[in-house]
Amino acid sequence: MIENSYELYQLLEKQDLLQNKPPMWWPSYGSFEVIVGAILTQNSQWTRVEVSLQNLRSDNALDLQSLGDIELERLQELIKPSGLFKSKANYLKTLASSIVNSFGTFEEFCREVDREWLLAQKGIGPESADSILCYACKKDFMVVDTYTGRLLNAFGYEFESYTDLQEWCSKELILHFKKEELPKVYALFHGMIVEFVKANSKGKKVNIEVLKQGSTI
DNA sequence: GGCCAGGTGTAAA
DNA sequence: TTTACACATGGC
Repeated sequence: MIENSYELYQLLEKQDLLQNKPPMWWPSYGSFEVIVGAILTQNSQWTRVEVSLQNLRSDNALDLQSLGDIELERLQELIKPSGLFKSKANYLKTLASSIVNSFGTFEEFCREVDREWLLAQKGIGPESADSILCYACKKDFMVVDTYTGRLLNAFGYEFESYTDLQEWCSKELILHFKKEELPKVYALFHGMIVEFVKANSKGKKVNIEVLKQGSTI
């Protein structure tokens, strides 16, 4: 059906899935807000995250320094709309302080941080780490998620782990794009996958008929 | 009313 | 080292 991730990328491109989205799909690409969004969106809907982000913005708490200094109870209140708010408040506050302590500024964080450092932080697993590296730091890390797994399941693929799925997604793209193009390519690829699955699913079942029609096979 | 959402940490088996 | 469960709000 599809042989590799490059084919999938090309099929998705034809669907024009990102027409009304921000340039790199994730809102506020390249900013500190992406880090906050990456935590808040865990097992939660993005529409709910937007409410929390707006609350934080109204309270002038949506920046590295403020988030490190904010009172925990107030932070919990502000992010309540996204659910799991007690855990996420802890994660966010601790993470903000750690970034200040280890890197000083968000800009320095983006230059110096690596995946291992992120994974060592509470509340950051592989997907959040890659989201931050990809969409906040603009680095060449491919983000995969449950949507990605579901889409490929619909094509008959099964993956053992996050890492396996991620490798399948990035492997072929590396061969077709220049190194300096990859941050953008990964960012758009993940975004297109999410938007496609959202638009073509009933429950957990993904309908890939539209993509098959676009295929030359 | 039950299932699901742009996951992760922790504690049993 | 796997598996099961908690976290929690709100949309559909």
